[in-house]
Amino acid sequence: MNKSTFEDQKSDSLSHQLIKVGRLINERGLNSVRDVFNLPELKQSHLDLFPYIDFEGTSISEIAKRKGVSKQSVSKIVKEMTHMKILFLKIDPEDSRSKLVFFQTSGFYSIQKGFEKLVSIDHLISDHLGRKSYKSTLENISSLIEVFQTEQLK
Amino acid sequence: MNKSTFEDQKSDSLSHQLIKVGRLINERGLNSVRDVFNLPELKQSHLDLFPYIDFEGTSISEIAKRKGVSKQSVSKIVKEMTHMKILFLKIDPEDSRSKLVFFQTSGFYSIQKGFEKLVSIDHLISDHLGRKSYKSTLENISSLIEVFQTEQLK
DNA sequence: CTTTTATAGTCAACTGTGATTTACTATAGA
DNA sequence: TCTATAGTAAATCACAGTTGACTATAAAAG
Repeated sequence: MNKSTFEDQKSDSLSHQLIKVGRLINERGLNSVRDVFNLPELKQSHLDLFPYIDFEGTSISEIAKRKGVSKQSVSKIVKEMTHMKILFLKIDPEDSRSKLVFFQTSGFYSIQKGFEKLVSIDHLISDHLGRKSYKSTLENISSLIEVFQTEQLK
Repeated sequence: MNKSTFEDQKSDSLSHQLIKVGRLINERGLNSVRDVFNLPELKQSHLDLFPYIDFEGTSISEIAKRKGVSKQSVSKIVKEMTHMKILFLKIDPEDSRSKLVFFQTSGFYSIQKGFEKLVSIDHLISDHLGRKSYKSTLENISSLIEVFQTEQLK
């Protein structure tokens, strides 16, 4: 197998290209947020927590359970993020053992501003592909996510 | 902002969905290769080296330069991969200081067999989306990769 | 009620790992 | 010969994770 065959095979593979584009977007997003908010300490591990935190507040144990790691590990990262003013904590009024984790929804570091940045990557994509292709690609990718999350065995 | 708005915003974001699908496919691919080749020691760091190794052979220094890490770090991971029979080394006939890294292109652990596995994920995707959507999505994603790799600033 | 058991969170010690830095050998090339 | 480069080895670092020990509160059992 020569080089061009190898390269052809790679760029013909949608799975390969999806892994690649996902990483590129992730990298861009991380750099963009670090840049805009002037938070050079922001790490991947911080961003990785986002999907597990609800807007109505989520306890540390619940985040740990969802993410599949120990609560000690989550506790540490949440602490760092509160210092960065990305999150804040509030004792659960229904259970004083539990601390609810919230996004900082106002102020300079607000998640809303983060969203505006993420949305700007979407704008870039939309400008490049056109509105119609953006929509159809989004539909296709979303249905793939469902497949991969549902299917258990190869 | 309530939960449903937040969730809507996330699944409307193609960038977000692309990050997600990329990770799911990557995870599936890693598990699949570990499983098929009976290589439970295979780590992400091993797979991460693949894109930097040419079929004509690539020196350790060159891999390090391409990946943006030290040659010591690459040296260690390459060593592990030669023990797993995924790669093999050969002194560069044109420079006896340099060792060229090659994929093991024959035998049980050959890269070709790995490709067959990756291709099977593509088949799954293609079966799900249909041939036409597969092709248009591949084109869109490939053009996005070009944009992200070309553009320097946000 | 009071005791027992379970759960939420934190702290500290440790682990695995991908990386760096420093130091070294060996070969290439000016 | 002098300098640059390829590779390796060992020490160390950063960091995300674990386990174990602890406090505090909740909730169930008696």
